[in-house]
Amino acid sequence: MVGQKIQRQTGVALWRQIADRIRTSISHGDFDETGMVPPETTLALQFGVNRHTIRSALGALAQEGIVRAVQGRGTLIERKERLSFPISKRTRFSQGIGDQVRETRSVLLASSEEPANAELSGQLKVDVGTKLVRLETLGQADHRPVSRATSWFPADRFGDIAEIYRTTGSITKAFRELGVPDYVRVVTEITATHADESDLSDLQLSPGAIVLVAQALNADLDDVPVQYSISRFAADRVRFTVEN
Amino acid sequence: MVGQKIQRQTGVALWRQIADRIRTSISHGDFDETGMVPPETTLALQFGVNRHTIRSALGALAQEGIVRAVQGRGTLIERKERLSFPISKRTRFSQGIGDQVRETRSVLLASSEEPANAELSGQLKVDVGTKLVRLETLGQADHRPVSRATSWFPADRFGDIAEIYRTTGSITKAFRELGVPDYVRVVTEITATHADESDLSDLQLSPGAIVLVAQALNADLDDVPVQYSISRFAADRVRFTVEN
DNA sequence: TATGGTTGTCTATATCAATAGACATTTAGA
DNA sequence: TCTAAATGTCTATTGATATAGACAACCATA
Repeated sequence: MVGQKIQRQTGVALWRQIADRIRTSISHGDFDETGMVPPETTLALQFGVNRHTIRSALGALAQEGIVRAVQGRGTLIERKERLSFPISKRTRFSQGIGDQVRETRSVLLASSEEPANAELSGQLKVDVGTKLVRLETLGQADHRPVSRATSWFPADRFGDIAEIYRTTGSITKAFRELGVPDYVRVVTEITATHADESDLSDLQLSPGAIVLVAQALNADLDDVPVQYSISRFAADRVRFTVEN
Repeated sequence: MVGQKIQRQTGVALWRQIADRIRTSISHGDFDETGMVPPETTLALQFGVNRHTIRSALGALAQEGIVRAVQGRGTLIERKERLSFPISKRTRFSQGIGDQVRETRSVLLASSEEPANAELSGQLKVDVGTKLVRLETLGQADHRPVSRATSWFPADRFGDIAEIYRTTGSITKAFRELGVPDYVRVVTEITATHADESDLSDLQLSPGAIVLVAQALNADLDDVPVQYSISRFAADRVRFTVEN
């Protein structure tokens, strides 16, 4: 936490920069010994800002449920979480983080049919206009939203995937029922951007937050593409891990 | 670009959010037909803000050299770039993006010796206090900074790596001279955060920008760790690609 | 129970961010 | 050469951001 100064006149308010930094420190375990954030006056000195600015930052973190201020005692850390999300040939949502949380869940938000546009046809190796099934899903870990994904599947093979997914909550199981016993991750593209409006509501993020965006292509064991998906993760809740 | 609304009272100024969005649209090729950004009045209408706010956003992008406003004509797009950065067993800076740009270069910013702390000793599998060489490097593509990395190497094997790297500009060549003919990427951890002060200067970023952070461990062919590094990439200039 | 350390609240002031409107300047094209 | 469309510049006003200082309320503990 020490060493990095904060930026003024950047379009990003000081209290937000400081809130982000403290959140990172918490998830990094910097305050584990005491279980609480340093006093406001100390933080104000460290960051070189007024105590009121620190209070704005801590207020935002309290709003997120990460800290809780107790008058006379200090500001207690309520929650610190950053899930490690492995990316490999066998990347699946639940398996990867299963040992890090008590319960993982996947929820179907919406589904529809639509024709493949240029990008989707290129990814899934189908003709432009081919019917695709689109699923909007939400990944949860211990009842907290972690990822929000849009997936496309060729409709000829997976026309019923929405219904099966709705009942099982698992892409893997849905694939199995539809004649795909196993599948592998072909490629994952990772970028980062600021959270948009739907990120804020779906992932319960605070405005200005960062999302990691993963575009992934899955194929069956014959190397035929079966799923193309764009997933958005709360950057302060997950880290991607690539093992070779 | 359509559809996503911007957020008010978030600690992130509207002009900055809009600048980020326009930058993304540009790198996505949304305005390739005209080669210029839509008129300020149009953008103001689309984003639902005052024209002056749009001007602040475009001013920031002009400062970055991404657009150039010409009175009477419009705002021209000067530059759009987003490199694809593959992550695999054989991840190297220059090879991966070599076919996307004319010239890649790696520059040594600083080097020092320091003892291993708890984290470094765990990663490199050496005792706490073991002497390490630390390199601060800057990766460039076509003379534009792309990544900024801090790397640690065990000093007993790689005590002279700074000098060799300074002359060759290549970690791979430095390893080879020091008796490591080949090395592989063991694991990469990817997170995202806001740019800090040194990111701004080293990567020539505008304040509030997002950086992708990759923590990587390389090992020699005997699986002995040889390099641990933390690299920071301008999120709007690169995307990571994981191929399985 | 007295004290030091902590969070909570209040007032005041200066600067940044955003809106609103008007008008000048430049360019391209009819 | 006139006109429409675009950027450039200016003034004025409002709300958010940040600083400064003072004091109240609360907690743990000596």
